[in-house]
Amino acid sequence: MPDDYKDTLNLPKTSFPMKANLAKRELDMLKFWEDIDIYEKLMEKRRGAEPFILHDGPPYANGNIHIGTAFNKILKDMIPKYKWMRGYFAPYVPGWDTHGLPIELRTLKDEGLDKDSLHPIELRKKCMQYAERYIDVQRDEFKRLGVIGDWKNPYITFKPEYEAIELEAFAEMVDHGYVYRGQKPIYWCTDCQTALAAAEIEYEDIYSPSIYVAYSLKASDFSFLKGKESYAIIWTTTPWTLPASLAIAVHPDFDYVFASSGDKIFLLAKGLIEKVQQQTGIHFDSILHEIKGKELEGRKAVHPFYDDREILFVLGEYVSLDEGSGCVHTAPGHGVEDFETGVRYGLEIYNPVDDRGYFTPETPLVGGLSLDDGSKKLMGVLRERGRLLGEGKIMHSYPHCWRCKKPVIFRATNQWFIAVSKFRDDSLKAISSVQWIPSWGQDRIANMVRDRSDWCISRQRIWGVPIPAFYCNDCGELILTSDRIRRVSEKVSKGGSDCWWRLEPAELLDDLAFCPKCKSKSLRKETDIFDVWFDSGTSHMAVLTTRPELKWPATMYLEGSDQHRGWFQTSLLTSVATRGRAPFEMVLTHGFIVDGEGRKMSKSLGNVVQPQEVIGKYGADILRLWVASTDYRNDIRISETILRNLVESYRRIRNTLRYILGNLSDFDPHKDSVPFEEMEEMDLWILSKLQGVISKVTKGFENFEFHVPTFTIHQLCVNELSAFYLDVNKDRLYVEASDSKLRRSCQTALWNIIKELTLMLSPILSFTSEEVWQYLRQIDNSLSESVFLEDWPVLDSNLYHESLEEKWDRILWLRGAVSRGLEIARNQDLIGQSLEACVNIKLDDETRKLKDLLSSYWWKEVFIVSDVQWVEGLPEAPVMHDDDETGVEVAIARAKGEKCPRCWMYAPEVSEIGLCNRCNQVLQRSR
RNA sequence: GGGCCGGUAGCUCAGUUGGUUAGAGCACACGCCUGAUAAGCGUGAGGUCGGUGGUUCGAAUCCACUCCGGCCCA
Repeated sequence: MPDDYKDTLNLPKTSFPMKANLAKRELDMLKFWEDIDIYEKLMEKRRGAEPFILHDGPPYANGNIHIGTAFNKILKDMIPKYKWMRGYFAPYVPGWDTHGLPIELRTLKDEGLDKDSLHPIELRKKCMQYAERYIDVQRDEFKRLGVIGDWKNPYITFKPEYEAIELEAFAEMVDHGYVYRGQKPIYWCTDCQTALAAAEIEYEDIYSPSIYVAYSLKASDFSFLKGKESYAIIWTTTPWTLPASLAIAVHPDFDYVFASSGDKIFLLAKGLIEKVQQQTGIHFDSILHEIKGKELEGRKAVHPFYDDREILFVLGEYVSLDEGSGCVHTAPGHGVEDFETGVRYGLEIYNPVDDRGYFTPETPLVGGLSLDDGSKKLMGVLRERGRLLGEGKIMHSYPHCWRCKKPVIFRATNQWFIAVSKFRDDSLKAISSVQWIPSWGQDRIANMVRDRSDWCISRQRIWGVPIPAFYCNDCGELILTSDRIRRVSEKVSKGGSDCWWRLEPAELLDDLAFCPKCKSKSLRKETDIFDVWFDSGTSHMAVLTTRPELKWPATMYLEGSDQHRGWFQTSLLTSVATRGRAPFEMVLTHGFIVDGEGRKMSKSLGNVVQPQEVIGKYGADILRLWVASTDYRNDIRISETILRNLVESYRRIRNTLRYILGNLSDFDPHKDSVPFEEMEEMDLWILSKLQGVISKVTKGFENFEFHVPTFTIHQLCVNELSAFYLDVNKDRLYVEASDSKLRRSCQTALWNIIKELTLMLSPILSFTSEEVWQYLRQIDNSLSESVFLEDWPVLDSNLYHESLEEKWDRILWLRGAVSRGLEIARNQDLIGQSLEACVNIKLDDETRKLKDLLSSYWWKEVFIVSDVQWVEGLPEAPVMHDDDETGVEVAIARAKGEKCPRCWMYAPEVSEIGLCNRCNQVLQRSR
């Protein structure tokens, strides 16, 4: 029975499973890392080494993690893992952002309460519990991704020590004179009754009224209008702002006309005559006078329903001819541009709207009414007075509250600000000294910082860090001094910021509890809290400067590109304001996760991919492979197709490793290794190839281009290993005597390959690498306990042979021609497996140079055939192949002789039991 | 509307200072093997490089415009 010889072969043997079953097996690996306390071991191993500090941007502790969070965390995780192995001290302290509106609102909703019916301390307690719950949820989810970090001791923004440093940072800004309280129109959500940051605004298309209103002109200002009814036409989509209307803005360079319509005269931009006629139905019969916008400056009109209010003509570059009449009604208390214009012309920053979205009682005509009811009423009045010239609806993009999704209003209120304008230049300078990856990040954030206004840091809520200011009850003085802030900070550092709500000013300030102006001891506390962006924006101080293992500034920040306006910027601003430089040396940004078609994920599109589902179905290593397979500078796509492709790539890598493991089952690297100088040339060739891979992969990691390592290793597995080296060497590995030098040479190469590939894969395929590593440790027990505790492979220049690679390139070039010939033979049913073939190669100019590159034994091995003949003229053979690609001519015939039942090669001579000479010898020796 | 970015085979990526018929791998098709077997090998088919117009002897690569998509802002 020929099958008997199977037992005499060295077939691969391993218990390493082909089927990954990652969803389950990964849990064992997690337990292993937990048991050996891998993070602590890494810290010990690299203590004192050069630090590489990746400072974690805190995710918001609300809800489960989504695919974007997972992507970000995995991307981050690959960096310290790589850096540890490279010999750096690379601690990773994860953090959470916990204060703020979303959690406060969610808590109130869950309790079915509103903020005024619950004691602040009670509400804050519930908010903290809520945040703690989600910190636990997210921590488990992050750990499940295979992320290694200080999970036992993360930083959390509600921790007393964090809040205290945040207040210290604030005190420093006060010392610099960067903090002020001012009136400013800000986004205001009447539903949530709070100021909103720009980051808390979402734009949505809605229908708004579109009305044209006539403001009567003062004839005294326009002599030629004497005795005629004359009006400026303004256009607005927010009728409720009319009670606060104080001015009309016109563009200085536009042409304006006084156009008559019957016995009335109207002022409007020349370029909008047609549009206004269409939309109001007014027909202008003639143009009486033309005037440049700038000539209107300083003239006056009269408010359409407050007859005693004069309306000033002002100039504004922002006036456009896209919509309306070219005359823009201006309410400085209700818009950014209006506000700026108002300040420039010394107008009152007038705001008659209260927190709830009602006109204040003293507002004439609409006092006490809601904005909606007020609008209706004043529209009625305008109509009665004949001042409503046109009325319609317009669909446009309008700001909405990110939380309650309702339209917001612009409203001037008292707020706290950081005067970014005072250190804008320093900030821009700081930006230019940071390395931005990709480099366009620098332009992006610089543009934003250049154009941004002062930072509104106050919020009218409960769940957050209090703004530690006081007011004097006697003289009304606003008290904000750094010594008092520091006094509060001390109290906060002990029991957290609850003390602000628990203690009286006298208890908070001790001997400083007096008004610096009038010495009164009757003070009251500010009720505003900090914007959450101020919390996270000071993390570089609260975390990097307080933890002994970390350092300030951070080596790197790594977040999505939206953080150019968010965390990157708030961190930069607080850092420049207090320390005059950026808190990071390097900033890496990635794009956003989109679906297979490049569209953003949304519930309504139904294209949301959940990381938990991917992990459950494929495993975290597949998710990690996804992260490492994309060029994250662009948008990152994910879809079922993409995941399935990744699973295939993963399988290929896993199987390659498994196969190598199987062939090392009898290999002891300490005893069986063949010295490099004695190794077979083919084995030196693959080791040379490996050096190239080490070089490329390392460069990829150095440049944070993680798709390079994945791609490079996959290519090696497929092209060099699976399709060639491993396939070709089956003969050597299986057939030769187990301790023969031919075989040991190959095993020596394989041992090096698998070790280094596993190491290089570990920052990416962490679970699988650790799994393989534990098998490698069974082969060599001197290896480190965990793959992450090993050093990164270094390129061995003694093993890199350019000339050898060039030589083998030529061998492989010829192999291609032979393969195509064999394929024809196969299709003609001449052969099945290639060992059934004898290959004749015609000697021509090219092939003549190749013939002596290898011995006839190695040519047979390389082609995996039983016979290779180099001939001047090709013999008649069943398959004559003139290869297009190479120009090489080959003839394929069936191999002569008998098939050796052991090695399956055809040999002209076989022993009496049918074995070829080689197998005969191998077997005899082993007896 | 403004700032920044991207668009190369079904998918993920390469394409050096513009220079021969635009490359890989995966997926796909066909075949082989059954001593990597829910594996492995071979061969093959797939792209007017988002579109249009320009600069140039020559453009995926440079310029302009345009379409689509993303982030941030209004």
